[in-house]
Amino acid sequence: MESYFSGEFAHSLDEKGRLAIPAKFRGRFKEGAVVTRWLGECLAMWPAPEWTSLNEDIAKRPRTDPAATRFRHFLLAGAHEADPDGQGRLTLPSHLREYANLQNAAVVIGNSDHLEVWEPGRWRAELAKVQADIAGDLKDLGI
Amino acid sequence: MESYFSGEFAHSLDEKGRLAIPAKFRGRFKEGAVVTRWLGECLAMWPAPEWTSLNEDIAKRPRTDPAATRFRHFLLAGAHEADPDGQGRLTLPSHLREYANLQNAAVVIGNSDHLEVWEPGRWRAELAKVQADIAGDLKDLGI
DNA sequence: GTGAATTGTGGGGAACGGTGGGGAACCGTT
DNA sequence: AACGGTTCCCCACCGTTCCCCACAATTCAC
Repeated sequence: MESYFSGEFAHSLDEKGRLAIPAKFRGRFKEGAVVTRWLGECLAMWPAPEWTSLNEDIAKRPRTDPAATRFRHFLLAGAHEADPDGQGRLTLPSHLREYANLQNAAVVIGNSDHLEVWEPGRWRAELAKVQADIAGDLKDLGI
Repeated sequence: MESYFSGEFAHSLDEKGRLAIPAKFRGRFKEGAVVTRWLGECLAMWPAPEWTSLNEDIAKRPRTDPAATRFRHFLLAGAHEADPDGQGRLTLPSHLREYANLQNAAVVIGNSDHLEVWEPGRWRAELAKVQADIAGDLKDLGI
């Protein structure tokens, strides 16, 4: 099994709001999946254990720390925890579908430790933006 | 059972002022729930035991400590303790409904150790504000 | 090239959760 | 003591969600 996520997968959202996890990654979501809002108006999806460790740092912060509050309102309040069904699908709640502007189709991409779910149009726009900057970025990254 | 609260739930307030606790969290309010004012003109809700421990810290402060006095006036004076009914609902007193501007609908969100209750319009506004700052926050938090 | 297994998609039925409402009990007032 | 109002508790309905089964298309193996 792979230790990181990569690749791009075009999936449909059926009328019940269900999204299929790419088959090659299903084994890593056996213990549950957590979907939430993410930067760029897309959704991010972690295997449950990794989501938990991501949260431990935040839970230690004071209740009223403004930055931690924003984090909790954006990520924690958006978080939806679910076990995939027998077909490796999970239902996206309506507030997340609205945030990411998802209708009937979605693009699932692998991004190191998590998957991202994009509305196809936004994904194309993101790719175009990235393409414009990539040459300079790679240089900065030393690649 | 989960050890922290997360997620977003759209619920209605009926004409009797009753609010349903999300089903997956009801087990944690068996011993009672405490609702009170909270930052951002929303309401916060703790399981009774955790509310008690929260108060013990404050009780240690000098009676005349100005910050502690403000805390007591804001949180303690607003606090309403109640047991959920058989359907997992509790009645919000009118002074809290007015503070949070709640009419017929509410958004309940999980925020680590407590739930928050928002008027839907205010919640959307809060989310929009948060979204503007979240990229910088995540960078600062090292995520 | 052919067959078998896997993957993506759709749909049906049952269980659960959210909501509304009715009735009994409790309170204060008359 | 009787009355009115409020609160609390329980029952019932309905919509949604979850879970399972089935089909179709693609991929993989032989």
